[in-house]
Amino acid sequence: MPAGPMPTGGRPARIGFLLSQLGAHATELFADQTRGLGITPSEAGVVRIIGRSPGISQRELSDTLGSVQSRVVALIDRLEGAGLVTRTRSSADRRIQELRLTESGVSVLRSLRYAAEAQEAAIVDGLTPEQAAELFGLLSKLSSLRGLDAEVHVGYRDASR
Amino acid sequence: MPAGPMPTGGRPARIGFLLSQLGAHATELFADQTRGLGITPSEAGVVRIIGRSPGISQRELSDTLGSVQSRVVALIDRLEGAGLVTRTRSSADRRIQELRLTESGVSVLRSLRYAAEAQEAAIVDGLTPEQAAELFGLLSKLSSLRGLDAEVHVGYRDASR
DNA sequence: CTGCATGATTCACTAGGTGAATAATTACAG
DNA sequence: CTGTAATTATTCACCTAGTGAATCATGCAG
Repeated sequence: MPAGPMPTGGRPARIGFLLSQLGAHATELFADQTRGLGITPSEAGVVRIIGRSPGISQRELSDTLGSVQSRVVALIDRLEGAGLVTRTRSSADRRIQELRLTESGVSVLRSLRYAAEAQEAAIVDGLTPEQAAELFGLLSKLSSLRGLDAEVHVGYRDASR
Repeated sequence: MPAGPMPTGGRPARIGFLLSQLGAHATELFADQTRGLGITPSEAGVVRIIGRSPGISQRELSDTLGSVQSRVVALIDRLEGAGLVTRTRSSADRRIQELRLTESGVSVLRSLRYAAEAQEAAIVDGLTPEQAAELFGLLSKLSSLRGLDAEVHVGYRDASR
């Protein structure tokens, strides 16, 4: 790992800068989409996870999100109140709340796919298909290099302690 | 602007996803760097702006940041308390507080350049110089397409209302 | 001088998130 | 079987960052 005073080969140090800016922009675009569905991006992530793993416990969900259990309680309180998610005590282990999407939840999940496509279209608008493919390849490589292949769309976890 | 059910040419809709993730990652890396200097990324942005425009007023700063004046008061309170910034009433217009970096502030600003380079090195680590240059070109293009060429490193503004 | 505009500040409030303590339940050693 | 430890969900106090309204001092046009 290079560590000298100019490790970026003479190029100004701006990829990180651009990634921060464009990442925030992409997050905002996605938030615009989810706002129309009455949920936040974090809640959208929760809906997707529950849709993929019906019956998941809050504990498992907090692990998947990289969040803490108390945060999950608040998220599920909100989604349950909005009628998108149900809590059911597991009959096998009564400590566990099994999480499932309601019919409305499934409907929102479907809408989220269109939201993601609208976001994608807005983001690559102005790039040629070849440029978009090239960008996708480079970002994928960076993502796998950093071990960020997770499914979660929420903020990058930990690191602030 | 395409709006059909599959506007991304058969590629899964993930550039937005990757940008969000990698952007959050880049932001965290930069936060790691500034944390060592005892400031937040927002405060680092303020230090850079004041360093570039000594004597700037809080009002001008809030415009540059895209923030509100009351937020700037809190930021400057913090930086003044940390001994990095001074407030001086303008003799020409006594409503105005002229902001300047102290000696420590200048020193922190210098350190921020190294922090940005360390962040950059960490981010492109694993890419060839050619790949990094290609990525830089594509991100720059996206950034200019979206009109994001601003100097500010803080979060993408507005859009949440 | 009067009245309005502007810069800074304070204040109450919100959103999102963290960590400790607690209650209910289950697992398990002896 | 019994008591002790671990696990799940929940509540609570707290924190940080940020917003918008109200206030105060100052400048400026007429």
